Amino acid sequence: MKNSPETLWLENQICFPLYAVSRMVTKLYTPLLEKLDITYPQYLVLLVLWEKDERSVSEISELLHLETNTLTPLLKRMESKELIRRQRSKEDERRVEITLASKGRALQQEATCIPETIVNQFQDASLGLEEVLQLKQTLGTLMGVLKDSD
Amino acid sequence: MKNSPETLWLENQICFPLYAVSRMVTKLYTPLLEKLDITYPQYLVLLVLWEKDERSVSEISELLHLETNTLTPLLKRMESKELIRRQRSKEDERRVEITLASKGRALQQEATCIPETIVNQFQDASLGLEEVLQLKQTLGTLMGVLKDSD
DNA sequence: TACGATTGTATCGTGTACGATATAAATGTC
DNA sequence: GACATTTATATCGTACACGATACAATCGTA
Repeated sequence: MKNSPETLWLENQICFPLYAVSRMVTKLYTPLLEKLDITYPQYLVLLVLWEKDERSVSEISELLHLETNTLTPLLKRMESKELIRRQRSKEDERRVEITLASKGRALQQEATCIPETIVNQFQDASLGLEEVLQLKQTLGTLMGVLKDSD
Repeated sequence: MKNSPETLWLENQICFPLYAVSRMVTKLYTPLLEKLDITYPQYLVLLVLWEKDERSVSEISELLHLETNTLTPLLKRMESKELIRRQRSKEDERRVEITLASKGRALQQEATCIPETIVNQFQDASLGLEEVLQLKQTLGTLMGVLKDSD
C-alpha cells in the first residue's frame, strides 16, 4: 500500500493542480490588467496601497509573501511608470517608503470592476459560492501554516 | 452593495491565496528536490515521463499546461544534466521526442518518498484528508474550465 | 562610546512563465 | 505538383521569483 508507483502519477498529485490553476487564474486577470498597463504582482501591490497608503518595502513583502529581492525591481518598474513613489524614510534611513502617485491612485476607480468580473468567471465554471468560500477557507488555513515553514 | 471599496481589499481576494499558496508549496518541495538536483517544473516533467516514456514536447505542454516556449529551454537544461534525451522524430521532423536518460530514470526511486512527505506536511497543517480531497476536487473543476478560456 | 550583531533593502545569478514572432516540416487544395 | 495553410518547436524580450550575498543604517551592550 505504501509508495506504490501510482503515488508518482501526475493525476494523483495535489500540488500540481494548485500550481496549474494559479497560473491559469493569473492569465484570467491579464486582459483586465493590460487595460491598466500593469501585471498581476503589480496589481497586488496596488491593492495593499489602496487599502493603506505609505508602506515600507518589508511591510509589502510580509503582506504579499514576496521577498524584497523580488519587490525591489518590481517597485522600480512601478515607479518608472509613475504609479508609486519610493523614498527613504527620514526616521530610519534603511527603510524605503512606498506611496501612491496620482496615476496609481487613479487606477483604483478603473479596478473596481475586476473582482466582480473574475468571480463571475468562477460562477461560469459552475463553481458554487459555497465551494468558492470553502476553497478560500482551505487555502487560508494552508497559508497560515506554510508561511511559518520558511 | 455593489462595488464597495471592500471588494478591493487583499483580505477579500480569492485569487491571491491561490497565488501565494502555490508559491509556498513549491518552496515545500525545494529542499526535497535539491537532493535530486532538480526544480519543481523539472520534477513535473519527470513525473509524466515516468508514467509514460517517450513524449513529444507538445504532449508535455498539454499535460502540464506550459507553453512550448517555456518548455524548450527547461528541457534543454534537463538534457544538459543528462536527465532526458531530445531527438527529432524520424516520422515527423517537426516533432522533438523526449525520452528518459538513465539518470532521469534512476531518480524515480529516490522520488518515491516525496508525495508522502508533502502530504504529511499537509496533515501537520491540521488539514483533514477530506479537506485535501475537497481542495483537489475544486481545483480540478477549475482547471477543467479555465483551460478552455485560452 | 566603541563595536559586533541585527535590520532593511539591494545586487547578482539562475530558472521559470508567457506574448509575439520566426522557421521549417507537413498537409491540404487546386 | 506548386503553393498557401497549418503544425511543432524555437527565439526574443520582458517580468517575475528566489537563494546567496552585499551593504549601509541602526541597535544592543559592555
